[in-house]
Amino acid sequence: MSPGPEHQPASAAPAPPRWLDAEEQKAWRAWLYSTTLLQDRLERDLTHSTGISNAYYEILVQLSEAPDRRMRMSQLADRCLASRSRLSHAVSRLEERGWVAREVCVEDGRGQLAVLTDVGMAALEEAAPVHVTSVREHLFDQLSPAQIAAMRDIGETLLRHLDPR
Amino acid sequence: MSPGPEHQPASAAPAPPRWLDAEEQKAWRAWLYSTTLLQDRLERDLTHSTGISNAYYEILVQLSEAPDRRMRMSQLADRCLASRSRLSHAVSRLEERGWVAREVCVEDGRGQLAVLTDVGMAALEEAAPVHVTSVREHLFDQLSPAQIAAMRDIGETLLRHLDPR
DNA sequence: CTCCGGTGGTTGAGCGTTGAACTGCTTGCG
DNA sequence: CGCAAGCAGTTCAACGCTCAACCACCGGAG
Repeated sequence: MSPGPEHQPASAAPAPPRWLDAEEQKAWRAWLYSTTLLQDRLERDLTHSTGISNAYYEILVQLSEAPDRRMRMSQLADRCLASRSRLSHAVSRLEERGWVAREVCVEDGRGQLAVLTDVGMAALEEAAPVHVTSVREHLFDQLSPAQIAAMRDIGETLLRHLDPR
Repeated sequence: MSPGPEHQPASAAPAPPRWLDAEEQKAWRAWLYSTTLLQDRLERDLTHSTGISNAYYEILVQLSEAPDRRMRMSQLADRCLASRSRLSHAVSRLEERGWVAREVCVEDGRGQLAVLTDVGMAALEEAAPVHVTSVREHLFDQLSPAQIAAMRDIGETLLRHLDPR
């Protein structure tokens, strides 16, 4: 919150924000609408043809890539960009489906491990082609190689700010 | 989410999808994580300091820009990228806060108009600086002019595919 | 005028998320 | 050893979203 080079009136009213100009508005709207519509579309495609939401899918993917197909709850939450509460609920529901199981953690009595079951792995393998097809159709197939490179660059730039690991 | 090569099912399925290669995976992850984190961050910033979610904010903005501060429910839903059901629920809640009112539509007895009240307008005016500051800080201030232009270009390209008006 | 398919909008149930409170375990410090 | 502080994870209540009925009204065909 250090003051900028220009002197602002150090007065009662807070400094007026820098509003978006017309060009910035258009960029902002394009980003907002396109990301929202794309997320919605991917979610719909996957859920309607497999019954697996993107949130569940992400959990299954992370577990499938983990050693022994198991991971600590909080690490799993971090990788899925989910809160602990949210992950705990989601794992409970996946447990009811028989796709994930819980194990107590040996090194730390407080910890729990989420384990991907064989049934869960099978469900993931059924969903994966649907997911990748959808991502290709609605994202990669729409963009030129230069646009894809720019998308990655922008994403990584924003990540350095939002998630400085 | 990231269907890695390790998930390829052994050729039993009809048409094997074109899996993402390593570069595409990175672009995909960067896009997915950055959009998710940015949306979360903007939502948090706005909700925590004003008590208005992005969904509500969007409704208020659209109404404030409409002639006479009123709009048909379905048009409002379209502009907010919301389902009719979702918008109906949201307007009900905004009505309880006294920020929006419903009016019957004269030209079409089936229709309803959502109207932004003075109290709602005041709430919007209080929230707007918070919102724009957050968007600047986490998006525009992080990107170069070239990146902003690319972001807009990508967004508009995707929109032509996802929402061919 | 009446019927009828289509449209605008609402409602209710079920599911998922959020944030805060809570339990149990571990770690460090005297 | 004993205790406080803090971490891992769960639970609860409130809220929001989705999907599928559902009601009311419009507009055209006979």
